[in-house]
Amino acid sequence: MDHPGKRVNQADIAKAAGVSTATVSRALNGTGIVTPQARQRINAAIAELGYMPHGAARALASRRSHTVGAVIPTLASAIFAAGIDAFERHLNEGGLTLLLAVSNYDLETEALKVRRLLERGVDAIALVGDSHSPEVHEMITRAGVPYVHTWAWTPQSDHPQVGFSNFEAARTVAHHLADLGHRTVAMVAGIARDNDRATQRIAGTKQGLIDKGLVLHPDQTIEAAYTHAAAREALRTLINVDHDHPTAIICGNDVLATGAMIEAQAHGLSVPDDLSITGFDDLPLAAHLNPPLTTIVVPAEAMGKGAANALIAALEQGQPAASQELEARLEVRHTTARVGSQPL
Amino acid sequence: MDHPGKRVNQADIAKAAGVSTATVSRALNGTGIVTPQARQRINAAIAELGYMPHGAARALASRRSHTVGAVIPTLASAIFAAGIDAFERHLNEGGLTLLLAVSNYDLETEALKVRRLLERGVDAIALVGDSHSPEVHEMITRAGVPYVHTWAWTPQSDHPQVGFSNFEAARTVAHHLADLGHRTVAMVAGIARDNDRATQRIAGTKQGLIDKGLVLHPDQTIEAAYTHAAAREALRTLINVDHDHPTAIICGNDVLATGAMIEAQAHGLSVPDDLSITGFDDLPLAAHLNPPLTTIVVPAEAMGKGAANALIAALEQGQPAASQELEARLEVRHTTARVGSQPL
DNA sequence: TCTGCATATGTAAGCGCTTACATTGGTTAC
DNA sequence: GTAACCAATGTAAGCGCTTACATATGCAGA
Repeated sequence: MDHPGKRVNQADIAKAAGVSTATVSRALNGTGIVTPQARQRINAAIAELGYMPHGAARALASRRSHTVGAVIPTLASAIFAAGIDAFERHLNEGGLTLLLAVSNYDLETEALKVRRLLERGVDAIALVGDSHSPEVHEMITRAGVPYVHTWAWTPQSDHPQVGFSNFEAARTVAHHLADLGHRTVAMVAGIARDNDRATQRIAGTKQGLIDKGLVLHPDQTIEAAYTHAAAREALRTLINVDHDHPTAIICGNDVLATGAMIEAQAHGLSVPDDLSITGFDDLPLAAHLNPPLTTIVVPAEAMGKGAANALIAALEQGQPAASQELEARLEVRHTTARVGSQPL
Repeated sequence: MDHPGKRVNQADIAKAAGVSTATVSRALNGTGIVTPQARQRINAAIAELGYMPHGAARALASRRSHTVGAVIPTLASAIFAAGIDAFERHLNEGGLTLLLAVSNYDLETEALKVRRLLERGVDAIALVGDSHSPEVHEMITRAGVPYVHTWAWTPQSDHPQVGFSNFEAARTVAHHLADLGHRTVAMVAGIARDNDRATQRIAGTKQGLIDKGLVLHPDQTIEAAYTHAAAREALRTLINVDHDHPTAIICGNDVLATGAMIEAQAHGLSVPDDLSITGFDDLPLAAHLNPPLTTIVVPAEAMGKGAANALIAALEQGQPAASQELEARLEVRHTTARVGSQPL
């Protein structure tokens, strides 16, 4: 069992079990028929010798690596992490292993990562968002692997997608605030550059306000990095202007909303009496903030699961992945209220 | 460029460039000498035909997959995510791709994931913590790949490790509280089963109190799942007892500490005047809580980087990974104070 | 008894690379 | 002019599997 030299391979098992490698392969893969006796001797040999199939050889011979790649902007976001967590779990159920790459919100890096994943031989690929370097789809197409976009739903997109409409969700938030009587609404958005989700959330907010006869002023729209500190600074900027104070702040995500709340409270502003604040994502903490945060509940789990299943099905049927639209819904908690009597 | 049939391979490039596949291989890998002219024709052919090396074939022939596996308990923890993020980044600098697997804090699942990673042919493996199924090291040893333990530092361990001592860090916290005059200290710990980090944090807390002539009562030690809700419930239990109220709560991580703070404040308890609370991890939010959380700053980034570099070096030198002890330090902020006059 | 077919297994040709070894041609040293 | 050598490249043998195809065996039907 501990013969130093070379690793044990299928041929060793075949010899030990008194069969050919073809039979071992068939027993291992459940392809073709193998008698119980042979199967049993093979399993015994495997256990005895501690055999472990060689994935690369298997991939080379079968043109299937049983590996799926995903490129996400960052792992530092709990919400992407949750989606990937679910994705990995469901991939596993289909016997697939996750190859993970991070793009840092950079499209060129993303393209590079996609290339690497493809070179590693992934059978399928999941991407975040709808906008990518043209090179990306070129490579994916050439490799002929199924893929899917997640975290976005673009009606006119001609790519397979499993996600929700950031635009519509943001629009819902704007409607909610307008319906509460807010007339001056500001936004602390995520960085929009190279990020269609952030972009869509801004666009949706704008449209939602327009729907109600309101407008999002450019100088009341601040893009902030994904940190509490950046959000706090943004809020400071917003309330330090000495005219036309917003009575509500729409934040591009929950981290920004949390930062905004902290800063507001540090300024003695009461949320929601003096200022309504909304988030986007529904992080675990959101419901526990004081007061609990009104936010968009994003189907991270469902997206991970949906993307995994779409890819698995695509692989089995040899077709492109099927699209699936998921719902993001507004969860009204207590950081939003009817516009108060006392202005800022 | 778009001939439908088969994918383009090295032979196609060789033919197009008028050289042999050996030369193409050498040009691609920088092994052996190739004239600039040949190299140039090869690159042209690659661009022209859109050639992409076949990772599995490369791995099979060279016995190197340029892939590294990591098994972590969960992705739902921002702190693991941060560590993995850094790990992936540094792996990339060494030309390696991350294969990620999640164990859900279950040692059997972990062993299964390790097996899969090994079958996929990873060149090295990173594990979280010091306690694993015996099968794990057996498989890793048989496969002959370097590995490293992270997130822990066990002096007597005979495994390569890149991490910090959870025991000592927790002990520091206990000392801090004892030095502030606290005499009854409770703990809201993480689930200790199959989790040596949580276990060590409990043990370290106990020892730290003993050092100061104090004791952590079993019925004042509650293990809670990694959620705000569980922490809140634990705190409720702790303060609903009607004798011997703790004046300080040591939490096993920042999520638990955040939950405890929220619950304490919901009960009208002032932190830190009525109750001191400490965390562990230093999540991004910790410094922004109100009041800012006293916690242990964990070297997540450094661990990711250290583990990646240890593995890369091990691979280059054909030796086991080198161990590296990192520092976790106590960051005293404002949730801890000298024990107040007014008891609970 | 012989044919035909289903079942179980073996044979061997790749899959697309890397790399030890062989080969070629051009220098350099004598 | 020839030997010795170095640089650049080619040849071909695998790497450990999968799988099309060939083969062998057993049994039902004629």
